[in-house]
Amino acid sequence: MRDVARMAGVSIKTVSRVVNQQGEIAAATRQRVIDAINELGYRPNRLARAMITQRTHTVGLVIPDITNPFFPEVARGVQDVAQEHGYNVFICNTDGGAVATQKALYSLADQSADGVIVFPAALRDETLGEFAAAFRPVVTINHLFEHQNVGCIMVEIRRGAQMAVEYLCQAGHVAIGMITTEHPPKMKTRRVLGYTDILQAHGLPIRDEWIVTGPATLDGGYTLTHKLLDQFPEITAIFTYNDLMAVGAISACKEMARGVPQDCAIVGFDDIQLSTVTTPALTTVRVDKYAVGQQAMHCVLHMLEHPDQQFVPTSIPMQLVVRESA
Amino acid sequence: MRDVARMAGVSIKTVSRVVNQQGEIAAATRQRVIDAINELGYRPNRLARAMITQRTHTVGLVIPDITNPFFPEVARGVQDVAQEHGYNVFICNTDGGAVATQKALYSLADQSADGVIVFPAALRDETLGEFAAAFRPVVTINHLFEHQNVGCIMVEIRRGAQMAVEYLCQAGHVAIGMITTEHPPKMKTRRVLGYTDILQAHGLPIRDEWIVTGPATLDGGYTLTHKLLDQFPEITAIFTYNDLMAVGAISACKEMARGVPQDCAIVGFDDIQLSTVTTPALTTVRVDKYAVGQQAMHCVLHMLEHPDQQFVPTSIPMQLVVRESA
DNA sequence: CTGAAAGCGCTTACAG
DNA sequence: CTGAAAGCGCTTACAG
Repeated sequence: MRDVARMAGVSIKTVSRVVNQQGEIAAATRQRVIDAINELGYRPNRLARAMITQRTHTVGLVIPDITNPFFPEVARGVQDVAQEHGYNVFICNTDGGAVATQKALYSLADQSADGVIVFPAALRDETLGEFAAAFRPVVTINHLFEHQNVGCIMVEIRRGAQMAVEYLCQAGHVAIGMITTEHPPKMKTRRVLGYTDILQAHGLPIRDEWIVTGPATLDGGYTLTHKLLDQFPEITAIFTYNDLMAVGAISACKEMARGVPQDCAIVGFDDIQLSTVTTPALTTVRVDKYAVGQQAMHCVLHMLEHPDQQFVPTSIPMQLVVRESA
Repeated sequence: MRDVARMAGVSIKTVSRVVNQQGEIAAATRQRVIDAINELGYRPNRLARAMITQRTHTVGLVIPDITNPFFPEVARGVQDVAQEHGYNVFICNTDGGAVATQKALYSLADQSADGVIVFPAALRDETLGEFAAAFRPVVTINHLFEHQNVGCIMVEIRRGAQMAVEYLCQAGHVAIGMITTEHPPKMKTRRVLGYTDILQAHGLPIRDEWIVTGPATLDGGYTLTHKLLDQFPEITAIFTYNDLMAVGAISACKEMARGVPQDCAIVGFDDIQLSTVTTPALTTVRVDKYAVGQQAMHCVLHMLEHPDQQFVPTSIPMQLVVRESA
């Protein structure tokens, strides 16, 4: 910058002014500066600028695992709107661990990220609150958290689960099992809530033994389906936590010579690409993952512009996608 | 930091020394400083530090599309080793465009990233060279580029293609088609080279009409397979550019009532998760994507530590995974 | 329309 | 073992 100023025969301040396009500048002066900039290949140092403006044009995205097909799409959503606004985005994987999440959050704050988007997963509310007290904005996805410094993007999970199970009921199923992830004892997740909502609405009994839990993976779905159907062969339909588990369930059914959907209907959750290529193709509840990412980034931007304003939680609607497995 | 110094009754310099664990410090003094740090919740500002040390502990990863199942795994590879070494990583999507790639590169340099990992895709060598002249280190994946400032991680694509086609030949196929992406006329990609290598080795004719090109997607594979088999029904095996295309090819064959693998064998490339859940499951060439990412990040780290050293290209070996489609 | 000075929050020689 | 000064590359009031 000094070199540019010298070459153009002006002060550093003037260079700064043309770079930032602020204030009035004599056309001739500006041209001289621009020429010097081009000749020297000068590019402003964003770090130095950031130190003054307190804006790094950087946001962090904290997710369990980019390798899980759910997350790349939301990542793309945030990246696309970030890029539109001149932001770069850090991505951190936590594998769902509470301490890894916490570390990632503070590491992002140390890097002076302007904002942070996080799937809080196992993170305790207390920890999240501590962080939010020192950092703003943070936006959580799928986790309601009331705080001046946090915005929330909510996927209507309970509604989605209701749609899935309702569809199964409409098709005449009365013995519907559920395969889901482990969760704290006694706590019902939104998916389980949606499931019981509908059973109740139809006057169907809720049998806790029909709800089995394990890792939300292909293998998890496979193993749990075996377990569930071995024990309760009367079950004719299964609603799963996500598509990965649903695809595992399809494999298990094939192996057990249970036709899908005739002998056992299966409905997944998320609508990832995988679900279109299985045989039968998966009936599932679509989450607009890309929109989730976009909204989250918009939320960050909004909170950055309005430091004093409370952000009202945004809801992302769900949609049932009927294919072949149910 | 000033507050910490004041509270501990020492100079700023002393605080800096305990934070960076450098130099000898009286135990009592150190303790006082540490207490002050904890009490105040002081965290060093990495930006300010970066401005001096010229190290942001930040790297950029420039890929076509995080939504393509190939890339999350390599991203995870670089992120994991990055994190181990205290680095955060920016991810930029380019959709394979040359100008988007160039923009991403310079944006990363503007952010003062310490290094950059890039799939150069459509980027012209000249552009890459210009960038590398002003920035170091850059490491390219799958693109050999001789330059003091660039390291290369090479996947043995030609070798992988040879393995795939050799397997098909061994199985007795003599009419083997190929579905691949568009590429500059007259230029043979490494996959096509591997394909022709083996045909030649077996004394089989090379028929350019049997090599069809289009987008490397599910749909692309589907459409091209229709086209290829409609025109040349004598073809009994197809080697595809990637697994996405291979899965599309399977769909097309099903629709055309061609049994896979009996009537038409199919071999893919990459070994993404998708390929395990199709019916039939895909035979493919495995690329260790995670290792690619790890190596790339190691390369960055190495080049950062040895500014004067030329990095020798690293090769990632391939492996044929035989499942059901061939 | 343009310039000189102070300062963002640190680290790096250099003294003592 | 510890301190005072300069400076990383910019921007922000404040003058003129």
